[in-house]
Amino acid sequence: MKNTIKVQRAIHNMTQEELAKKAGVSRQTINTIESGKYVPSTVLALKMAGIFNVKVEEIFSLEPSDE
Amino acid sequence: MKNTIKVQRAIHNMTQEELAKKAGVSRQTINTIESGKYVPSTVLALKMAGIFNVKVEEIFSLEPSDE
DNA sequence: ACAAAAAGACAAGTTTATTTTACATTAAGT
DNA sequence: ACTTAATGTAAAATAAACTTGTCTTTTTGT
Repeated sequence: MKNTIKVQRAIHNMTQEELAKKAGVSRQTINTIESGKYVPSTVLALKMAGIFNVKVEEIFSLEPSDE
Repeated sequence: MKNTIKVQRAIHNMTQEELAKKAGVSRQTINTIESGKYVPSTVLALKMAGIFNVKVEEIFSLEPSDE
């Protein structure tokens, strides 16, 4: 899974910690998701999309290896 | 988390087993997600959205208890 | 260059998602 | 009423998400 969290954070001028607080998770969770180490739950994906005011698809997208 | 999987299946005239096969998971996984027992990963949510040709937000939505 | 803030990384532990197997219930067609 | 397909449910086992804590590295501002 690819993601555009870093870009979205830049657009909204937000640190990992700020995003983590808004999303209700730890900073490390944001960090590891952002670096592609694991895939978030749908709840967290929806929360992030809400925070950035975009659709989930604009943040997360499937890759060939996900199928 | 609420979901509209049952409705989407009805629209596309698809059984849980067919959806499961298309999404690459077990029927029970579809069943338990559909009945709200747990939340799928973002990969699975994106796959379902792709199968039904809608955005993730049209299938899954946050509830007060998710925040 | 220095200090502070932000980000990256890693390990151990807890919680939650997912699979498998198996059985019970419901719905639909004949 | 009978049969079959579809769905609901549940326990046990495994995999993956998430937390907490800590330490290192990079970035940014002065």
